[in-house]
Amino acid sequence: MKRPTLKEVFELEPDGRSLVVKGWVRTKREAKAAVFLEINDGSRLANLQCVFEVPQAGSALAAALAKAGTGASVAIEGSLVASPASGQKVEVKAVGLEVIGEAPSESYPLQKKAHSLEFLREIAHLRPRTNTFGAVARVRNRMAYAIHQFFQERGFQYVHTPLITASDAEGAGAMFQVTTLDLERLAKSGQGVDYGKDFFGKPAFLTVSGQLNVETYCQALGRVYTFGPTFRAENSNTTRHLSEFWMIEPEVAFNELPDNMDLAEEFIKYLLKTALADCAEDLEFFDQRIQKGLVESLGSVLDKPFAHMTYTDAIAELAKSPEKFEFEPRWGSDLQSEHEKYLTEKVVGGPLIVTDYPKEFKSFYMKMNDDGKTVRAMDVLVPRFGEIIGGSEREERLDNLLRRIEELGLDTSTYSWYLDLRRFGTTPHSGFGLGFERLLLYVTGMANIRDVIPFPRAPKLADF
RNA sequence: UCCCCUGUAGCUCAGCUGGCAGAGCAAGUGGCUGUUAACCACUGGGUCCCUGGUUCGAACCCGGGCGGGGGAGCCA
Repeated sequence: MKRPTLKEVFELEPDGRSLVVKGWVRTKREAKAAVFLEINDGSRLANLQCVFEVPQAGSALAAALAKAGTGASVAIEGSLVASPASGQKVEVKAVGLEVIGEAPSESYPLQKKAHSLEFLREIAHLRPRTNTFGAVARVRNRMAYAIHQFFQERGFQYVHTPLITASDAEGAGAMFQVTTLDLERLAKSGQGVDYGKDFFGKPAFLTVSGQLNVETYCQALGRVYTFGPTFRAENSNTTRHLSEFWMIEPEVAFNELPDNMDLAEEFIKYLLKTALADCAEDLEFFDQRIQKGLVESLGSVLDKPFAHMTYTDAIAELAKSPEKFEFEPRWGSDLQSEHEKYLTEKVVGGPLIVTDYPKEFKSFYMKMNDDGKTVRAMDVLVPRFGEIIGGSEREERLDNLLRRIEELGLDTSTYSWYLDLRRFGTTPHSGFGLGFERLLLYVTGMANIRDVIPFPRAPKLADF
């Protein structure tokens, strides 16, 4: 493509070359000697300043400049020169302006001023035009790419697990049902539901995790990962939950829990390092406007190894702390958010991996320890945020897995194919899940998960 | 699902004990200036979320509803 993005323009020599740039007007300032138009095309955070000599009244240029208000899309013709004023290295000495699409100031919702994130959430179709959401989108893109890079560089195969599943017992949480049955007619008829007539011939749902499916490819390809959308119908209304979110789930054959912990640590560090190196401008913006100290906080994670602690030790650590917790830490109760934050922020002052939780509040597929009470689970906790990764070594012994399924009153027949993985050539194997949007919250310092996904879905929220 | 806070101009908010609807920013106009979160002056701009009630009188008090935010649980 001939026309450079603004990001590319900023890297050119200001040698007076002529060019055409296109983008959206962010701000216009009119002075006696010149009119300054700053445009942005989303390729990076910085705006490009285009300087027009004050045109003759009544000229075509004067008319175009009058229409080029905040939000208008424009094409600008001129030459790239070094800027005589401080604030930018280069600028466009503009001679031509075409207003492609106006954005009338009386009706265009975005103004030349700061807007609250709450307000911008209500105009999700326009918010990517702001500095904050542009930066979030660029970081999101870079992290998605980095995830593939990390795994591909290490010999992992990308596996596409299904979004629709006929098993309603994947372990975690409420599911969205998928049906082609006419619900209104069914309701009026007063009849029961005959799932034999439904599309799949039985109840079907949107997946809550690709893990069980990806384990099958793990037991063939060795190192695999998924990266796709996941759905949870939980009625949870917090800054950390979405009904539709993206999840990364690596799974590695022959890996035991310590290998899994190492992989998670290496993964997180790789992503943070990439963000700091390749999204420096955007992260600096977040540091200044969203979360003071962000860049330093992310950088500090790279320096030292993640701390490790068993659940039992974590409880002991909490019990001896002078901190007053709302929920008293007690062996047998799950760690609360306040506990997790205390451990990672106050006790270790950095990322912390807690392992070996009581089986009662972990999934059926996690490997039982010899004590018969705890399982080979791990949660990665980070400062400012809490749990960012949950994973485990899986139970690879058929007898143990069957026993757990029965203990929990689950239906063995539903898991026949999953159990086959233990019947034929079973291996120790481990994996974890990383919520992509949670990673983005951590990396950007944004506070609400609804602001790091383009179109958030949550209870009573499916606009746009 | 539970707890708390909140709904007033385009945006962010103030509005006392119930007594004529306010500010800053944005916008428009003029001025000034190689400006850059530009600056100065003036101007326009309101279903005080909806609904029912109390009252001579409600943005304000009470009931109901709807929306937004934060926290908890659940979890990634």
